[in-house]
Amino acid sequence: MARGGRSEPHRPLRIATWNINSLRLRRDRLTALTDALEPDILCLQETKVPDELFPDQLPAEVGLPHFARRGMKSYNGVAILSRIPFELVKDSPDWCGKGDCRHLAVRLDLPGGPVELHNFYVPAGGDIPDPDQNPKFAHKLAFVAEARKHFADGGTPARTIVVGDLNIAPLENDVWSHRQLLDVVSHTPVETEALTAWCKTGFTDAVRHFVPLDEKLFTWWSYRNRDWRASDRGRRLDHIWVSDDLTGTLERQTVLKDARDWALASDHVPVCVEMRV
DNA sequence: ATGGTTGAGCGTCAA
Repeated sequence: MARGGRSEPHRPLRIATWNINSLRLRRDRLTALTDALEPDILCLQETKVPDELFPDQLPAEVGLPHFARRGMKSYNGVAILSRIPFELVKDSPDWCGKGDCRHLAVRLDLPGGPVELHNFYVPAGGDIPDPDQNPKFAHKLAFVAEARKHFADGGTPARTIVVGDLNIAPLENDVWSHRQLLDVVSHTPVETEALTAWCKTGFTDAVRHFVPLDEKLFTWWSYRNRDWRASDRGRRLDHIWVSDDLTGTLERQTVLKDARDWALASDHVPVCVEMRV
C-alpha cells in the first residue's frame, strides 16, 4: 500500500536519545525534554544509577511508564522509557565481557510489526588515541568492532533501530574542525572508520539523512568552554540509525540544541527522529 | 601544547 495521501494507518513514532549525565541529578529536566519532543520512546545513557536506586516512579511521571534499566554505581548506565509496551531482549551480549552497563535491547510491538531497538553507550576512550598506550582506547575499539560483528553475524538487520551515545563523530562536519580533531579521541580515522563499518552492516544514519553533508551538526559541547554557543566547538557523538528497510519511513529529525542552555545542562543534547514504522 | 568544567562521592577517576 502506498504511503502518504488518504488516511495514514497510524501516527508517526518518535524515538529520542539523550546522554543525561546522571539521571538522579537531572531527573527534573526529563519533563522539559518530553514537553519539547513528545517522544514515544526515550533512550538514556550515563544514568549513573544502580538498578536498586533507580527511581521506579519517574517513567510514569513523564508519561513513559514502560521502562527497562541497566545501571551500576558511579559510571555508565542505560535506560529505555516508553509509552508503548515492550519486551526486554534478554540474550544480548555482555560487551567485551565487562558487565559495565552499556547496552539494552528491547522488542516493541508496533502497528507495522515488531521493531528491535538497541540503546548503546560506547566507551569514551580516554585521551590518548593509541590502543597500546591507552587501555580505554583499546576497549573502545574492541567494543565497536564487537558491535559491528554482532550485527554483521545476525544477517541483514530488519526493522531494527540503533541509538545512543556512540562517542564517535564520524563525518568531517560532525566536528567543529575536522583538521584539528584528526588526532583527538572521537574523530580519529581508526574510530570513524570503525563506526562507519558498524553502520554499514545494514543501517542508515537517520539524522544525517536529513542534514546535508556540508552542514555542521553537533550534539555535544564540552563543559570546558566559557561560552559553548559562542565558541561552538561541538561534536556529533549521539546517533540514531535505522535498518535500511526503514529508511523510507523517516519523516524528520530534531537536535534539541536549546537543551544545552537548560539550567544544570548535560554536555549532550537530546536527538529525536520521527518515523512511520 | 595546554587548559579548561562537570559528576560521583570522598580517592581521585572518568568524561
